[in-house]
Amino acid sequence: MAYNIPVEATLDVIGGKWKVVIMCHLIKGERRTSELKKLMPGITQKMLTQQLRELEADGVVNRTVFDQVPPKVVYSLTEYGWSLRPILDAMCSWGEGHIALIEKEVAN
Amino acid sequence: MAYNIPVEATLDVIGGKWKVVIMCHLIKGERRTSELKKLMPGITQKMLTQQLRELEADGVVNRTVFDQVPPKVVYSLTEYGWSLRPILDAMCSWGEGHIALIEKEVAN
DNA sequence: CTGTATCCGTGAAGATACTG
DNA sequence: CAGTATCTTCACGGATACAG
Repeated sequence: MAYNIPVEATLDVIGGKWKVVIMCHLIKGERRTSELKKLMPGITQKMLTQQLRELEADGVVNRTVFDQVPPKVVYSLTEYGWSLRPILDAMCSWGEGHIALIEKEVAN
Repeated sequence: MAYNIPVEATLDVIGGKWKVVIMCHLIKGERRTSELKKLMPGITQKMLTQQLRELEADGVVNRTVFDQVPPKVVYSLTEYGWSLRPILDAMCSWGEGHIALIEKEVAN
């Protein structure tokens, strides 16, 4: 694939609808599938799995399966995934500021 | 709207399919509609206008109309839009590194 | 040159049920 | 608990034509 501008490559990796949200949660530490679901009430099982698979394929997320019953699967950022941290941090903090701004406007 | 995590607010603003690309181009300076189209061969007139309108509505992009014939419209980042720069810069440079990595893999 | 309006196909994403 | 498999829906986004 030829990109017209490098940033498109970034969007290929974290441009999915839920990918940034998932990554932001994983920054705080590894999470089980069920934990991620609770953290993202809006996502369906299908989408969660799908987005995680794609992140895995791009080498930014790790999937660890514990061979036990009931099953336990844990997701975490790979070392390469950690290189996205500056982006994720920036997006998180900008979002906080933006929300504060919106609520201020609503108050008026 | 209630966000489950602040970063969702950020995605509301720059989560559109072309928004980050547009913003990255505007970082380098104001651009006319036709210039943006050339910079983004894959985008349609409709999508370009739509995404620009939404960015405008969110206060991150400015639209300046010159009253002349033929029409001339110039887009630029607003002051608030500039606050997104850390995110955009990080995404751009990460993309560059990611592309380099991919091409290296292909070479093997 | 810039923008709007319309039509329409595709595919993303939801709901549901089922497996191990 | 975690994941897969269908089926369906609907909105995103493309193509096209037209207007100022």
